[in-house]
Amino acid sequence: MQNNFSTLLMNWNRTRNEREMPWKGEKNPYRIWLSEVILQQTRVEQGLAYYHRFIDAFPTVQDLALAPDEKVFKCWEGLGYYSRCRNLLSTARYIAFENNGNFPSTYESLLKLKGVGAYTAAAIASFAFDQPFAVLDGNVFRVLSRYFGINTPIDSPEGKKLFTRLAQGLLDFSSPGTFNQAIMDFGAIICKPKQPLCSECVQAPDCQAFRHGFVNQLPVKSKAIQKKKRHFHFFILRYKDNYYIRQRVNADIWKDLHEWVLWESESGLTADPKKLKRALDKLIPGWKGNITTVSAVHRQQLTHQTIEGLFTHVDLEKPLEKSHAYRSIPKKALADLAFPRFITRYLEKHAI
DNA sequence: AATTCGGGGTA
DNA sequence: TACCCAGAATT
Repeated sequence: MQNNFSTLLMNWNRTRNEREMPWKGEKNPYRIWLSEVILQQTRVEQGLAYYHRFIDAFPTVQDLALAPDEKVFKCWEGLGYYSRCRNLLSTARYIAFENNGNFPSTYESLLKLKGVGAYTAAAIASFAFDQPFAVLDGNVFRVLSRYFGINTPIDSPEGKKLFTRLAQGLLDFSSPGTFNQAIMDFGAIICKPKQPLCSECVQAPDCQAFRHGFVNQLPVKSKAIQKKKRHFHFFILRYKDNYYIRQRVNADIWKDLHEWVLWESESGLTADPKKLKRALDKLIPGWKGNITTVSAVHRQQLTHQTIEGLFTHVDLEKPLEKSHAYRSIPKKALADLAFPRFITRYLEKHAI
């Protein structure tokens, strides 16, 4: 640690960093892994409740490995990026049943785990096992791009290599875990994306972006995200106290979660009962019943998609015949299944 | 190398 | 709205 940046960073961390989180200082690799997966692309405040929920329900990796899929997905419900949950389960079972319950303890072996990439492997390796691997997350990209005045796009392979090398070069090898924690805290508290606290920043004198007045132009991203609009018509089919649902299985949003009978239209939304009936005829030939309610239009803004949808309530006169993907389940069993936020938000405010 | 995977907070 | 968040996997 013969460089000025790291010396100042570690000193700032020791004297001025009061950020506290339940996994800070944690040495149990299972807990660290769990927290890191939950926090992938997720703000600390958002992930916090989920972390406690998981630790409560699954205190050890064995508990998680033995849990039924649905119970784990229910725990993850609402957090987003559901492949993380699938990979979490897969990795827990690998560790418990195929690796004698031993958590992998080297960067290389951690990197092989499903759902563990360069960031998470470095985080676990440094926090749990004191190994010298620098983390590279959104905070680190931002701090280093500003400090060194680098405009290489961070969402390019070149940028990733460059910043990985930089971070690794700055790492305090005598306490890599503390250094990694410190640089992320520093990015979250001081070197924020918007309105960074440059006036109280200990790195400001040597920060290229601050000295030359382009803090707000960094870091650079090359790709602009583009959003597509989707139109979902959900049919809430009820027969007595039973509802028809299915699990989403395609490579698409909300994979592994459940949903009502869905008609996705290319053209837009319609609340016209005749059109809704015709659409339902195509999805579920032979259904007999009545539309009782058509909801208002609901919207959800995702990173890459804008979802618009409405909910059509249908009372069936008889159970559906087989030959479709949906299954019938009692109302009270719905509570144990994981649904997308788009649906749970509707259920919170509307009786079915 | 480019896309896609959620959901929510913030300016 | 647009951007961002303790990224990773797939195409």
